[in-house]
Amino acid sequence: MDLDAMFAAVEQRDKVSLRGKPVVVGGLAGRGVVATASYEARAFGVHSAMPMSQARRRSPPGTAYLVPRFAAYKRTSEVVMRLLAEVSPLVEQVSIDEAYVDLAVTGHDLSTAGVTELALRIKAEIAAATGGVTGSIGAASSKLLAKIGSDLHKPDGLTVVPAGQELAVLHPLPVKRLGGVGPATEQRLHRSGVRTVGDLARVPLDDLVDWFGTAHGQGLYRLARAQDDRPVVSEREAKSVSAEETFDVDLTDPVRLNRELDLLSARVAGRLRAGGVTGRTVNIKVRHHDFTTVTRAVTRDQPTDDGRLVAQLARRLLAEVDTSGGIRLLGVGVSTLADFAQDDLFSGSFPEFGAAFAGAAEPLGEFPGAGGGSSAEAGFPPPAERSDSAVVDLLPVVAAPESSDTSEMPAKWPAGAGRDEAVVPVWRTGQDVRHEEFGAGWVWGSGLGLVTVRFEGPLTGPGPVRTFAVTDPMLHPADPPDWTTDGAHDP
DNA sequence: TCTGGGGTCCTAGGACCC
DNA sequence: TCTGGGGTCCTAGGACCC
Repeated sequence: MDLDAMFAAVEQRDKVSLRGKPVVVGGLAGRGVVATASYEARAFGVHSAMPMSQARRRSPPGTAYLVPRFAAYKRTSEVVMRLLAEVSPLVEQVSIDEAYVDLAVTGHDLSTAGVTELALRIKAEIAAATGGVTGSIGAASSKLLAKIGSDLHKPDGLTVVPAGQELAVLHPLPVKRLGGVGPATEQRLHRSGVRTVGDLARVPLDDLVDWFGTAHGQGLYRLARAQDDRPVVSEREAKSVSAEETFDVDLTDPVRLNRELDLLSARVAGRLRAGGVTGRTVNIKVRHHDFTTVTRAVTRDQPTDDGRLVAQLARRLLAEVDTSGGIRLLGVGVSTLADFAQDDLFSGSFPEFGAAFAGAAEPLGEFPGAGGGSSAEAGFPPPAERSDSAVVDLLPVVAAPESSDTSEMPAKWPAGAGRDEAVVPVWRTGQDVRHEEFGAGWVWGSGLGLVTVRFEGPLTGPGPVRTFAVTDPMLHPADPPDWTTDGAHDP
């Protein structure tokens, strides 16, 4: 089941004056693209993924250009998915507007006539329940044919492929109707004179594997023969979480880029926590002015959902990329997800730190702007009076208090005198640190475990760390430093 | 002002391990 | 012509989907 031009259909449902008119939903800013065009707009050649500027040139006067209202689409989607769930316990939602329904696990009459009757009933129920948003249905013996069937008579279509008729339906179609055949595959096939699925079915397996590699080659070989036993799977766990943004104008200012990274990191971390997952790999994506795109990744030993740590790693990754020519898109992602939210492993006894982190390794990287911190106050300045822009830069958004990061940063004390940084163990993330000898400092790494602290003044040399007070002024703005930890730590 | 945003899967090469 | 054969993990890039 696939809802027809869903975003546009919901808009037309909700606003009577849009009915019968071309409606284009998508990004309206300079670099926006079309998400969905109503069928009236499609008549003018407007389609999904087209640059909005081009859509505007093609569309007639009176066309409505709308920004997506995802909440409304989600509500409509939920109504439809609930209907489908009544048809079968096995429903695979592919996207907000599309789902596979496994009828084989139900008691429904699976004859062609029975399935046709059922599908017509479902279509009527969808239209009634959504206030006129229609869905197209394909019914067949496999996902491949069901999907193709749902496309065949859009909009408001129904295609039932009787058992045994699969190849008859499939072979006349152009190859790009097969799922997994995009522009690149289509071009390569055309180069060898393969235009229809029937043509494809005559290509030897060896050739397909040569052209497309093992997985894709074998996949095409099977699909061309309607061999598809992919099961309908109801719940799939996410493998990654990411956020990205295309800027209206290319960005070059490193401070601005870092700030965007922080915001994206916070967004991703928030969604990790909302989903109850943590991840070990932080990815960034950088699209240059010329649309070339690079990615960089680091994988840590311990998973995190702490936006500040994600941001810190993302900043380090970005520092490896030449951004001087202008950046049009920045993205941050977290992958290698662990489905358990790892909690405060270190809330036990402090001396464990000594054993766990005794070995020295690489220090934390620099980040631009960290050197600017200066507060002449000797005491522990109330957060409201703090004006350390470097810290604000790094931590623009407060990560959730239930941070579950257990960063395994190396314990490292500066070897020589005169440095103002130390990597120290703390129990809880926080932004302010006070050392009884060295005075106030700032945590500018983040995460539980070991963080980097930049002190107001130079440290006098290696020595035992005895007392740290760590507080999080963003969480408890009015509180004084509220807890202390004692422990010998002498890396 | 040509090319969004959120994902999945695959490949290839290198490091590393036994 | 000194240097095998598995396997896993990681990174980077690309194709594809909605």
